[in-house]
This record gives sequence, C-alpha cells and structure tokens, in this order.
Amino acid sequence: MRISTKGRYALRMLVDLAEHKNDGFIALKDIANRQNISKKYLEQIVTVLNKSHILQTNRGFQGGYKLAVSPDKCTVGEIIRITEGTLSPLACIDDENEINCERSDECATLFVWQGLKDVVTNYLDGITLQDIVDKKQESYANDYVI
Amino acid sequence: MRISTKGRYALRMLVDLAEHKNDGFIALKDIANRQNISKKYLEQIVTVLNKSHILQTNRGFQGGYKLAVSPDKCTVGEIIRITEGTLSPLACIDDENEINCERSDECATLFVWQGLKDVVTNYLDGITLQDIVDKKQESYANDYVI
DNA sequence: TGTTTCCCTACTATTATACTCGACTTTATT
DNA sequence: AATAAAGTCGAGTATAATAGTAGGGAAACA
Repeated sequence: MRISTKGRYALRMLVDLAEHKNDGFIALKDIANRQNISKKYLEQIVTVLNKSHILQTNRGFQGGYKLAVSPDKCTVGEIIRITEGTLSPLACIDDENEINCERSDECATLFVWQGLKDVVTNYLDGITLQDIVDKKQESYANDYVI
Repeated sequence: MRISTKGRYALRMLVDLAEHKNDGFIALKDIANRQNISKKYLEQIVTVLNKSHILQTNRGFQGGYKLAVSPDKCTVGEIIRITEGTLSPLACIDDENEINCERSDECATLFVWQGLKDVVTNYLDGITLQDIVDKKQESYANDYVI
C-alpha cells in the first residue's frame, strides 16, 4: 500500500510553492533543483495538477507556477486525490463510497476497507500545505535553539 | 495506494477459517469455492501465511488448515503486514519507524507520511478476525428482521 | 496402493512505476 | 526582430509489481 512518487513529488512541489508564495512565478527548474527531482518528470506531474485549479501558470521568459489557492485551503488529501486518482485502498470502493463489486453483499471484509479509506481520507484532508510549511519553520527554530 | 489481492484474499481466507474454527481442518478447496478465489493462487498466499504462526496445517486425506490463534487475538494489521510486507505507505519509513532516506532531514513532508502510517496501523491493528465474524453475524440478523 | 490433500518451483501476461527524450509554443527582454 | 528562457505535448522505455496459471512432488490416511 504505497503512495507513489507522483503524489509525493506533487506534494513537495506544492509545499515549495507555498513557501515561495510571495515570490511571483516560480520556474520548474528551480523547484526541481531545490527538491532534487528530475525536471522532466516534474513536468508530467504538473500536467496532472494543471487539470485541477490549484495552479496558476505563466509561460515564456520569467514564467513559472504559483499557487492559485491559499496554502491553508489546500489539503494533502486533495493533492493525492488529484495525482493518484483516488484515496481508496481498493478498486471495489471509490472516493464517493460507491461500491462496484458483485460480491459486496456477501463480502464480510468490505467494511474494513471502507473504514480504512475513511481513516486515510480524514487524516490527509486534515493537513494543509500551510501546516507543512509551519511545521518546517518550527523545526528550523528548534535546530537554532539547540 | 492499494491493498493488493494477496492481502485481501488472505484476510478473506482467515475470516473463513475463523467462521469454521470448530470444524477441524478446512481444505483449501472449500475456502477457494466459498470465497470464489483461484485455489492455485490461494496456495501461494497460504505459503506466505505459513511463514508466520497463525495457521495449523494437516496434509493428506481430510487435511487442511485451521487457525492456530484465537480469532480475537489476530488483527487485520498483522495479516496485512505478513502478506504485503509492511503497512508503510513509503519505502523511506518502515514498520519500525526507521528512516532510510538521505533527504529525511530536509524533508518537510516526512511527518505527513509517518502520521499516515500510524493512522493506518492503528486502525488495522484495532480490528480482529472475530470483529469481522461478529459484524457478519449481525448483518445476517438484520436481514432476518427485515 | 490409491486418493486426497498440502507443498514447491517455474512461468507468463498485464499493468503500473519512474523515468528519459525530442520537438514545439509562448513570451519577456535586448 | 531575435533570442533565450520558460512551459507544453507526445512518445518511448526499463524495471518491478500484480495476478494469476501450470505441473509435479510429498505426506497422510484408508
């Protein structure tokens, strides 16, 4: 049960944008360098993100990306749903809790997986980009004290 | 982020064994029929389960499997850890919370995934085979009332 | 001895993952 | 107007995981 690089890189990219939200448009090149992610691969991930409306884009010289939403309004759950397609641990339940399996009536274990999906969804929808940025600042502060 | 058939089938097999815990050894053939799972595929899954100590086996005529532990002592988390290898959503954290990634110090998102792992672990470790059997009985009772 | 069962190894088709590569378009600056 | 720096788009590819199938061997019991 893994979160793929797609979702993880997307999150890191968006956290990076959240940190630089007052610096205008940020070039993918810079994010790729800072985050140590292949720029070409990030391009593909950004394509997926662009299908939602969390990013603003400028092309050409001095172009780049910036968040179109406030970091405290954008949850990790949202980002993972966009990039991974779903938060559901099984194909037989989707994000709308609709069940598509003929065995569902007799399936004794279905409620286990529905519950898992709910637990994961609640957790990831409870964390915003801002939370991550704040936590990072906090940990820098701790380092300084030590 | 999916749970594979391996883990799901293993769980269904063990719930089946929990339901028949007083019927002696249960042949894989019967479980495969009841659960609508390829017997040959189940054989492979049982091989994995056999490496832990939750099953008792008898070969030959009238042979089969039975639970070696009480259904209320065996959690879903345990079963998924055995079959999927880990409950961690990332390779950079394992089940013992050890971190194996050079970027971990600067990784702003690590705590998100650690938290996810904890949430998933707590949830799945909180459900036993007996819970699933009970829930099933309960839903049959409801059907009868209607 | 024969049948039933588990046990073990190998093979395979399909899909997902994690990228790379090349060509094209847009646009601010000179 | 030219150029260089961006994003955009489509294709290709190597590796691994998934979800099985297939076949024979060994143990147990009647």
